[in-house]
Amino acid sequence: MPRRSATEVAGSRSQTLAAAVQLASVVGLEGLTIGRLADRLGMSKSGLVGRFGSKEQLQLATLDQAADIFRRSVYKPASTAPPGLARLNAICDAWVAYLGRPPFPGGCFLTTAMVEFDARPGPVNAAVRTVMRGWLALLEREASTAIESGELPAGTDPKDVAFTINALAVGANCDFQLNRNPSSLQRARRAMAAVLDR
Amino acid sequence: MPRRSATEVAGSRSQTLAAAVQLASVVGLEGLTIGRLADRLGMSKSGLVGRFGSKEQLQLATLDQAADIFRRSVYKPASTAPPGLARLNAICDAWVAYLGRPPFPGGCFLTTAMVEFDARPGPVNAAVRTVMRGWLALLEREASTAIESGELPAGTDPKDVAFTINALAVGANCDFQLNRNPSSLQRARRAMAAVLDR
DNA sequence: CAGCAAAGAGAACGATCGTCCGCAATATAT
DNA sequence: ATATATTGCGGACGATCGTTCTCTTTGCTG
Repeated sequence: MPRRSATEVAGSRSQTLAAAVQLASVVGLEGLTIGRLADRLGMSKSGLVGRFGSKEQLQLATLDQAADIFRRSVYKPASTAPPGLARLNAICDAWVAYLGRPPFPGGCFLTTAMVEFDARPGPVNAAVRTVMRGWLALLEREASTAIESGELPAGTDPKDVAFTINALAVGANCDFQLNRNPSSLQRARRAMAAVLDR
Repeated sequence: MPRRSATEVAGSRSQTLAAAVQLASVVGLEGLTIGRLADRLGMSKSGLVGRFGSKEQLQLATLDQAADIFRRSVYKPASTAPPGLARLNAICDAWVAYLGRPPFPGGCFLTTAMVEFDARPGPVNAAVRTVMRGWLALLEREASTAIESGELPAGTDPKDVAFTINALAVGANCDFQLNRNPSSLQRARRAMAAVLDR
């Protein structure tokens, strides 16, 4: 069998995770099966499991990869905007755009993973919680900046802002995935604007 | 003809579905397995599948049962309030209470099923869509009533109201299931109130 | 009372699950 | 150049998946 160079090996692992994210966004992290993923990659089950050790570690690596893609898609394009309200608005723009043209066929991966594992204790649950906590904390920090600078009214709870914007995004993802109607995204963006335009 | 009396048969089937809903709320409709459910009920796999015909029909029956429970928990206690804003507020109250003390261990079943099947075409997807469409239409109708009677400002889009309230509930369910922190519910209720107090 | 319809148990099926072992081939290090 | 470590394949394992078959039990019906 042809052996591959080091860069190709690295690329191979990244290709593996890319396929894993695609698959899991549709069938869930539990439906992400060693056999199915191996088939899709044209490799053997044992070769695939050798890369990650176990299904659970494959799930964790896939979740990490999806979280990276999410941050790249939603936070990175907004990070050039000045902190506070402008950046929050840029995040909302990028977020809604991401929901409308998701990098994965099954919609927002984090939403799927969060709902799938929110009631099942274990390492995957802990990882999902960490990712979500970090993202909400980021939103909360931007909201705090906006409040301190007077862009949002004093007395506003930054946690409320983070929670509401996140809920609107999750709801928009569900609605859009279910009905494929872009109006869900517009509604979400409008509701986000209402939260930020006080 | 039924082996047992009519009420006992109904009770047995209802007990089966009750266990199915409990189980599926945690592990999902796909994780709802014939073998696991049969074990939990102390009966054989063949006996269980004989009641429904196939796993898919078991999933559909379970979804229907969960939708009934949801309507009983959220809409029924609010249905005595006068139509319009008062009823919308009563629905929000009951909804948040339902999320905080869900009849199933895994949180809102409909949210789980919706996210699980939103990207997988098939009868279950269609059933989930029907349930959600009906529920959103109900919310929308109440919002329309509130607008017509002047309880909500003219020009308000009733679909926006329905979407936003639903998104807040879905977001609250995720957040609460993930962190078991009741503040998520209070935030959701406050954000709902903000939508309804314009 | 005799006969029938239905329910459920038990067992088996092919398929797939996650995991592990042994072996061959390759890359790296000495 | 030789030794070592890593990679991946083929194959097998026990378990469980959904489904289907036969057979027994049991209540209803005529």
